[in-house]
Amino acid sequence: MGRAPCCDRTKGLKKGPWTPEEDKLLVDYIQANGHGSWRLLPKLAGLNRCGKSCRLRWTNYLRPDIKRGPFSPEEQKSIVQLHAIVGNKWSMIAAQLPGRTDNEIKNYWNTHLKKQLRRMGLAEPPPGPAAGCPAARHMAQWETARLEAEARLSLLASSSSGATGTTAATTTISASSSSTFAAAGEKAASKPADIFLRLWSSDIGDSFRSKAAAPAPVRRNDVVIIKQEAQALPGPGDDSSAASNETEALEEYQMFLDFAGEELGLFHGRHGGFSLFPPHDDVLAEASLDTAF
DNA sequence: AAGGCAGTCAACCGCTCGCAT
DNA sequence: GATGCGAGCGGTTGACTGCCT
Repeated sequence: MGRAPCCDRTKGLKKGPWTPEEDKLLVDYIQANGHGSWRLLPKLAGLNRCGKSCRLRWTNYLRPDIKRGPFSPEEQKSIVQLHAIVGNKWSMIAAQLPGRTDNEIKNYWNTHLKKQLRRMGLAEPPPGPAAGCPAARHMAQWETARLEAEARLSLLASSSSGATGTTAATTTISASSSSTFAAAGEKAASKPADIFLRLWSSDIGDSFRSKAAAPAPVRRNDVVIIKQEAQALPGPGDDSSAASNETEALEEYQMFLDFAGEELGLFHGRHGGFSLFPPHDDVLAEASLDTAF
């Protein structure tokens, strides 16, 4: 569908950094009248900016409830966990972190957390030789590693709620010990509040793990597009069995996502409004991110 | 002191979604 | 169903800053 640009560039609207005077105009207007229509706001507030720019400035910087300063270990952990579940849905993640904006979280992820995960060996591996469908396979491995890491963090939190010594718990879990981990998951699954362990220890999670070696889809917003794109990916020799495996993996992956959405109550509404964390969230906070990183 | 470089983050751009007509 | 519009989202850019040589 065709769409006119939101800002009429012929009017010479100002771009670039905001001045304190502009900030004041915007804050004063919104505090007095609310933002109403962002398109009309600049004119009403006496600003030579486009509405989009005003909205961004307000939501990312001027809003009174914005929390400034460095991310706490709890916030870092929440971001990592949420990202493992929803991917680059920054607004969804931001909704779970009061006072933080999607832009801030996105920047923080790209500049800090990505590096930390890379150091942990959980970053997306570099593109390998063109054997099979490397992109999809790497993504599958990456997803598996991520899910395991997230579930491990949850296990850590669970064990810390029953006993102290969280760092010891971390070090006793082998990074590659899926069976040990699965067993621990089963045990912890009796605590329905732990979403990651429930996911991991479910039939769907088990099935997903078993498919990890097979190609998996690239995570995107639209499932239909995922399937179409992945099926169009050239496999090794592009034979029909490879295509069949891909389709199967796609369906498996979709089941996993559906399970998260339907059975565990995630992804409600357009951008969430879900809560990943149980009431004993303070327990999670005790498990410093440093123990995992 | 000055230039190069990398890291950080505010802001912009282009796209999609949801709703109204 | 097609179209238009406003709002919001995620990716990217570019200015700024600090460190290093």
